[in-house]
Amino acid sequence: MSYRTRFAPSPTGFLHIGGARTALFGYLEARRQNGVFVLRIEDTDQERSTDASLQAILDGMAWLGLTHDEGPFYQTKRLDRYREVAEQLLASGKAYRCWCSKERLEQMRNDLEAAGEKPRYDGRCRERTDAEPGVTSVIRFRNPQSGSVVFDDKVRGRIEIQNSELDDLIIWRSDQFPTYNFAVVVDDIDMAITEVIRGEDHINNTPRQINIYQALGRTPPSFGHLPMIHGPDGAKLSKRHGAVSVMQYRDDGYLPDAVINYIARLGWSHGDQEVFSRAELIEKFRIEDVNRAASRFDFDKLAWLNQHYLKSEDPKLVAGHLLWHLEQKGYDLARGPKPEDVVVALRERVKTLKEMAERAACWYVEAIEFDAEAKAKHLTAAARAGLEAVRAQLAAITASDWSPAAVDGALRAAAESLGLGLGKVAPAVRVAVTGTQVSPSIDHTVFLCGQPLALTRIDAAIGMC
RNA sequence: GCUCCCAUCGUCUAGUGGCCCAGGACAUCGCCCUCUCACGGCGAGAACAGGGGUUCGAGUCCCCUUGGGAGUACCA
Repeated sequence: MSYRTRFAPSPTGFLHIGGARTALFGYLEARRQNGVFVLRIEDTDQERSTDASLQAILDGMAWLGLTHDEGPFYQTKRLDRYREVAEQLLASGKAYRCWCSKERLEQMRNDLEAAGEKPRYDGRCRERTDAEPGVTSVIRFRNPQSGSVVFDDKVRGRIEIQNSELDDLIIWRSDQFPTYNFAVVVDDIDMAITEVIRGEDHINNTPRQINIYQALGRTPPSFGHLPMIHGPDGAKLSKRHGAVSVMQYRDDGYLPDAVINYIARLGWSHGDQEVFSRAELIEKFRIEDVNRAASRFDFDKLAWLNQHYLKSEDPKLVAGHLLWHLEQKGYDLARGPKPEDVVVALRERVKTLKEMAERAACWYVEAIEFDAEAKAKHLTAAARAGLEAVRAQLAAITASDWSPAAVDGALRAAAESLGLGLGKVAPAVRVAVTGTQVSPSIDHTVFLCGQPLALTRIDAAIGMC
C-alpha cells in the first residue's frame, strides 16, 4: 500500500505558522516515500468556516510551495457518507441515539466539575430503546468502558489511555452534521491515510478515534503528534508577536525558502546542519526525529536564514520576489535599475526584501532627501574639489561602459589626481548621490543611479558645498 | 480539579550509559578586514530545572517534586 499523509485544516482563519509546519512535515514524509499528500478541508463547522479563510489557506500553501497531490476534499460534500457510516454503527450497536438536552448535559458537566471529577457523559441513553417525542436525537459512539487504548506515537513513543477516562462522544449532531472525531476517522479511512501528522492538541482525541476505527473493523493509521510553536516570550503565538499568518511573512519580506527552512528546523534537526534545500529536506526529514518539546519562534534566526537565502540564491530569482515589494513602495520601475542589480548591491546589508525595497529608494525616486547631519559633515567646501574631480571622471565614461568597475576606476582616478585615498572622496559622493552616509559600496551605489542621474546629483551637491 | 504530554546555553538544537569538566547555529560582546553600512574571518561569555534512586559510571534509565503545555463541547 502506498504511503499517504494529509493536511486537514479547518477554514476558520488564515494559514498560521504552526499549521504551515504541520503541512510541511506531512508533505515531506509523503515526498520522501514517493507517497501521496492529501489536502482536506474540515469545514463542518458552518458557523466559523469562511471562503476567505479557505482562500487564505490555499494561498499560504501555494506561496510556500507545499503542493498537494489529491484534493482539496471538502467534508461538507461528504455528508451522505458520514451519515451512512453513522447508521452502520447504529445498526451494529456500536452507537446509540441520545435524547439528552444540552441543558441537562451542561448541568451534569457543572456538577461533576464541582465535585472535582472529570466531566463525562453519564450514559443515560446508552441502553434506551424508546424515542423521546419531539426531540431530535444525536448519535453517540458506544465507547468501550474497560481496558485501555495504546498507540505508538511516531514522535512521542508509547501512549496509553484508560477507556474509563473516555466517555460516549457524540458523533452525529442534532443539526445533522458529523462531529470532528467521527468525520476524521471516516475520511482517513476513505482516503486511505497511512500516517496522521497533526498538532499535539489532538493527542487526547487519538484514543477516541482509535476506538472508532476498531468499531468499524479497521486498522488505525500511525500517528505523529507535533509539539506546539510558541512566541518568543513562550506564550502562545499571537498577533502581538508579529507574524502569525504565513502570508504576513511574504509581506514582511521573507523568502518562502527561508520560511520553510526555518520552520523545518523548529522541532526537527539533522545533526548540526542548519541550512537545508527543499531536496535535502525531502531526503533527510523523518517524523521520528521530531522533538517532543514545544519551541519558541525566533525572529532573529529567521532573519539570519532569510539573508542567507538572499545572498545565496540566484539574484534573478530573488529579484522576482523583490519586484512585489518594489511595487508596494510605488516606485517607477521603468526608470530605475534592474531589480537583480539592486539585489546584488543590497543583499549583504539587509535581512528582508522589504528592507531592501526601502533602501533602494534612492535609485527609484526622483528627488532624494538629505540627512542633515550627512550634509553638514560631508558636503563642505573642503569636499568640493573631490566632488568636481569625481564628476569629471564619471562624465568621461562612455555610456555603454557604465558599470560598477568603471565607476570604481573613475573614483580611484579622481582620488589619485588629488593625491588622496578613496576614503577621502567616497563619503561626499555617497552623500551627494543618496543623501545619507550609509549605502552599499560606493561603486555600486553610483552605478545603480545610472550615469545621467549620478552626474545630476553630484552637480547639485557641488552647489551645496 | 481530572487525564495526557513536555523539560540541555537567552533562543533553535546535537547528545540514545563511558568519545561530554556537554558540540553546532542564531543572538550578544571583543578583535581583524574596510570608502560608510554590511558581508566575511577569528575569539569570548553562556545550559544538562531540583531531589532521590539504578549502575563501576547518568545529560542519557526509573521515581518524586517543581515548572510549562494540551485536552476535558451537539469546535476543529
